[in-house]
Amino acid sequence: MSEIYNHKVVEPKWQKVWDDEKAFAATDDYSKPKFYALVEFPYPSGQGLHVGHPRPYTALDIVARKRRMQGYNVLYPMGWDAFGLPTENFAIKNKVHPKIVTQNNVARFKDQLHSLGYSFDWDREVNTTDPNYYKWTQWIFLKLFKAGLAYKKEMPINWCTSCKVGLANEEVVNGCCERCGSEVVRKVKSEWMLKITEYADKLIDGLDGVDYIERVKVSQKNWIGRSTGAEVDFSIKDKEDKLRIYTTRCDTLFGVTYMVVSPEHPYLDKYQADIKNWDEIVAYREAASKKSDFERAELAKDKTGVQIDGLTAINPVNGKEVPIWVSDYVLMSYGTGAIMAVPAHDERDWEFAKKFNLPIIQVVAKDGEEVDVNAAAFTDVATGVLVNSDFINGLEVKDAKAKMIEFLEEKGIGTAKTNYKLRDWVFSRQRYWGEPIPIVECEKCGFVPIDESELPLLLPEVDSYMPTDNGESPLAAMTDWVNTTCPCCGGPAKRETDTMPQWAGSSWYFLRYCDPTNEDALASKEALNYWMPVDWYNGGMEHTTLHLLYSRFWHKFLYDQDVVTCPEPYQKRTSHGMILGENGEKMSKSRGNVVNPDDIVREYGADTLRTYEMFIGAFDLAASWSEDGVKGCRRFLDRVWKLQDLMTEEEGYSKDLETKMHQTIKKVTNDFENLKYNTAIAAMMAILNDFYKKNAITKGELKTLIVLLNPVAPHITEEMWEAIGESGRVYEQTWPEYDEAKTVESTVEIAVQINGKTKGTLAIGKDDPKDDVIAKAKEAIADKLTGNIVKEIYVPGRIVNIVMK
RNA sequence: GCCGGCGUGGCGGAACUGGCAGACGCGCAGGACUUAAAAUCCUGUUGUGGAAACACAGUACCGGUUCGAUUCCGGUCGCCGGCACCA
Repeated sequence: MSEIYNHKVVEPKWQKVWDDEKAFAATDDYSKPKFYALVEFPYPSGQGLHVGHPRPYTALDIVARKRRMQGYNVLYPMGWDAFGLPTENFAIKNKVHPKIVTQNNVARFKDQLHSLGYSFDWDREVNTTDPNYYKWTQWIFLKLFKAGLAYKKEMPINWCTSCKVGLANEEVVNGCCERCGSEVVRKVKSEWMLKITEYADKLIDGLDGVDYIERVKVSQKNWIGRSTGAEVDFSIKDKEDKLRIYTTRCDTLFGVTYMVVSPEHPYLDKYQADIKNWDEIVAYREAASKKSDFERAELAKDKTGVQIDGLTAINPVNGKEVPIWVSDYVLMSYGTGAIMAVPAHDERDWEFAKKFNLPIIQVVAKDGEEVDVNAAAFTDVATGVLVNSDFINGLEVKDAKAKMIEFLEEKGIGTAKTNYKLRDWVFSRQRYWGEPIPIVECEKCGFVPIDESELPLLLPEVDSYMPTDNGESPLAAMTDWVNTTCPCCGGPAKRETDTMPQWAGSSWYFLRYCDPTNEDALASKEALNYWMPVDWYNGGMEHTTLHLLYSRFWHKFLYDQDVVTCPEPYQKRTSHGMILGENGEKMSKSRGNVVNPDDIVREYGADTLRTYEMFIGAFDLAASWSEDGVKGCRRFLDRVWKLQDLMTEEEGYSKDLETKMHQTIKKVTNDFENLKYNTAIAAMMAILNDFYKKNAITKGELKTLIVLLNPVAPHITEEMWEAIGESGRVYEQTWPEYDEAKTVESTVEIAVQINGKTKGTLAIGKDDPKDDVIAKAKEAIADKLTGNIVKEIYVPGRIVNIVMK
């Protein structure tokens, strides 16, 4: 009899063996087929690992381990995304340097990950706060700067009142700071910006060539928000200037009944003298400026606005005079900050027109028949046909747009134009714990990049890294560091004191793993050429519009700079669901439903935790934790362990289970590649039950089962391999092959139905001819064949259906 | 409002390309072992009726296509996630 399985001894034993044998190191043998599996590297927070972390890590660990056994040179690395606010805040509160806090947190995370038996190649560990790493983050920034993609701009930013830091639009959620939940206000500051908008088209079009789950592609496209339309110039009565607007519906130009400009539109100030109700305009503008973007959106239902008394626009297609209004439903930050309003065919314009009693003119009819545009705006493009529109009458919307653009361009009053919702990336943070921006400002030369030879530009040691109330970075107080000389003219200059956002270091880390110690480049061309792109990248949905978009942008830029050799960084992207508490709610301290993975490892073992996290449910959906479920997985592993006692010395598969063995190998092999870990494990549980029913398992069967289960439960399977007297390690074995022909039973039991309802079953040979099968089927249910047979259907190996009247 | 995703036993969840709905696990019930409990093992477990064979109903709801629908189509309701005046 085998001993009871003791994970407390077995798991550390094998973890040490794997370390000593460098079992999972990727080799630099570039002749082998490669497989690069990547999980998002964690932010090493003070709380330590959460049970949510092991879900994606285990999933790709399974794939990585399996691919190694299939002969691939596998790169499965891990590192630390360690710059960031929580560490800095903790450091301030506890008066410890963030560097020390980071070291401690990383050590804890690493221990925890180690205890879970992941096959990470620890020789390639990276840390974004390591100067040898951020040297290259800074280097990429210099490249961006030199390419004109980094620029400084005075702009209203999202300012978190608690973190005292500027945030990118992507980091503001419902008007609050994504991280701390405090109120976000607008504040004008001079900030470094990255021109991600220049890559908007490439970022959309690149999605066609990669294998991302659909919802990721859709979110990225929505976030970039490409829309095609036209810019049209409206004359202003008695003025030289034209009022330029952006529209996606230039086909409706004949339906314009008024114009709207944003409260921030420059023409307001410019034509102050002509505006008779200036006081009213000023009052409206002030009220609008007090609203945050969030409030503007919240108040969307109730439109407000003021007509400009003194300025009138002229519709360029029919010469009609139309009034101009000011309203905050038009945003200065999109398009031209001015619109033409067609209330008959736009819901927002319609609401506004209703509120202020403005005329509504129908120019598009449903399939040519007029609809009541006084009751609701008609916006359906698919069925719309133009009316009341002169030379485009009778055309479908699509054709009318084309013809109108042609007309506008010919007359020089408008052009086709594409717009994006995507804004440039606010890259400055007024914080200490981030990469210094390697730029100096010289009074004579302006912004000057420091020389590459001076990288890394080290973060200076400071006594106080408290955020300042005036919005300046803590580095600004370090005059020794700030005052420097201009690399260009040698005159006095000041260093940039803002640091980079946390997204910087994570925008290229997958490149560094390819060649993590290279001192001359972020990674060698050969290494990048071999390993990139990442074959499979898994991460959270919450990173779809932030990290994923930013890193694709950097990668595309590096591709254009000839640093990397593939246009997209990730060939395949999948996403895991969240692990919820037992009560089905998100795990949080305040809800008291947090599960600590250390406790599970201690009580049930790492293999149990790994198995449970994979068995818990469909990988991409949220799942609730269940301690009983954990116990069930431990029970399964205990039963696997005790198979040793049923083992015979026979090397092959037993006759009666041969088909099932081949089916199981096939299912597990395919399911591991298709995110269906739960059903792969279920298949192994099922065949385990068969061995118990027989009370026997051949050595050949047990060896196959051990190898199949190894990626999920690596420790117990290594121990069993040794216990049954096999030499070598499981991780060195070849992945089992299945024979397709042997996955099919020679005899099958099929259902016999009458009118689609099952009345009985029938055992047949899989190749039996149709007539025989139907004859047998009729015999089997003879007593129920009481009507006239209309039709007889046989789907080979599946079903017989007798249709009766 | 718009865009995604989802709705199956007491629970987590299976079901290939339209072919025996409920695999696998949990829980529960009964039994074995035990002085007893835990652990372990065995049996049962969608509902209703029946001792059973079996019959009928059943995949959110209504309808359609089909010999046959959890799966495809149209509509309704509900839940989750994202975006939200982007002209």
